Amino acid sequence: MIRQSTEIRKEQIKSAVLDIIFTDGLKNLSTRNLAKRIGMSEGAIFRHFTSKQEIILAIIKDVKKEFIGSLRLIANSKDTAERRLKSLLCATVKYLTDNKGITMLLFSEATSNNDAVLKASLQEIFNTQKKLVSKIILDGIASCQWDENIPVENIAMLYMGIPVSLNIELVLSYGEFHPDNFCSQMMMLMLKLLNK
Amino acid sequence: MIRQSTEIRKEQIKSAVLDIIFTDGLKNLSTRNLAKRIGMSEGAIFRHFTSKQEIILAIIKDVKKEFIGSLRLIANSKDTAERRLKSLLCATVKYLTDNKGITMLLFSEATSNNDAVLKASLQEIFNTQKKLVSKIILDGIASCQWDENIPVENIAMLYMGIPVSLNIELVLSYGEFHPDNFCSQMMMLMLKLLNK
DNA sequence: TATCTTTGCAAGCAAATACTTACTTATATG
DNA sequence: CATATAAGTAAGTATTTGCTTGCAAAGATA
Repeated sequence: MIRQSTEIRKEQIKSAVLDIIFTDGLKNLSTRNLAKRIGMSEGAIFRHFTSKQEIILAIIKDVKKEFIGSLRLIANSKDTAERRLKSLLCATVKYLTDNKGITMLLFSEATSNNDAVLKASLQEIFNTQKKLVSKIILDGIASCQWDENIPVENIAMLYMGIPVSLNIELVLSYGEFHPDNFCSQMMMLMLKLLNK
Repeated sequence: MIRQSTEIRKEQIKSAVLDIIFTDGLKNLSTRNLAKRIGMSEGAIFRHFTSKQEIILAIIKDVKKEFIGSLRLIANSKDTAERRLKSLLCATVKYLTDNKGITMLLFSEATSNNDAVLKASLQEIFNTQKKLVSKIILDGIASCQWDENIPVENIAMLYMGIPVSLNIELVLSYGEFHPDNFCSQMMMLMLKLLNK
């Protein structure tokens, strides 16, 4: 195989990991299989990552930076609470459908391994989303748009169920599920909960 | 080890599987580990189940019979729609918190393996719940208690997010999360969505 | 009691796993 | 050009995996 820089190879390896997880499941994610999919030798993988676990952690780091980072921008923007909440929801739905392998990796890894570092990372990803939603809801209440008596924490938790159950649907239905205006429809439900 | 009937041993084996998954994660669920936890030889396991996969499938069959069966009873009872929905929700929450290993098994197995039989089983468990919820909502609309314009399918999907995100919370928080009146609180949100 | 089925075990099997080693070759830099 | 470094490979390593084998003995049935 032709020579490439570590940067390029690292991206290729991470991308192949997600591809394998989505098409063949986590059980088939062996370093041998991974090498085969990229078209390189198994040993070459270990030139760029010291262990298989390190690849997984690198992917989770990416998720934190790209996905959670973009959600944070949306939540902290100057827009109205309603528009921010819809942006947040739609961005999440889009990310999950575009990167199906990632959420499968996150959930599987959380339960299959019992690694503390990994679990802490996942908890951070989960909790940050919940906090951003809570913040937007509180903003909406403060600007007198939404009902001040609503249980913010509970709605944030219910909100978290949206991306999660969407993902299960995606995993189980082999891509037959097409969430076209899924985001808008869920947003309507959220508004019914939030409005006075 | 003392001799026992297959019936008893089968139950012991299934129970040990769930125990290992919850305490050590799916990755440590090897037949060797399983035998050690029960205190029997590895070979003895294969007297009662022909393969490791068969054990998993037996557990899923139990879930279908016990859990889904009880939900079906609730959904089809003579009670009001509101009371049935609350019973359904609370029964689900209770089952998930009482049998933490089971849901971890279901999610992990759905994503780690790519077995068609398994996925079909999981899809059935997921879809049956959704259908029961839809049925109750339609009953509530028919008896003029709930808004006839609500999108039933979407609410059923949002409902499904409740047990799922509860479970993630349970997995990630090492049992620190205590869903005391979680069921009642979520039910209040559902009612706000359903009422006129 | 005699026999047959069922349940148990220790040892061993081939295959797969994550990772290493010893060595080659491409590329950048003095 | 010479040389150091980085990226590649084939062929190993030890360990773990799911499962089998050959044989012993407990329990049921005659």
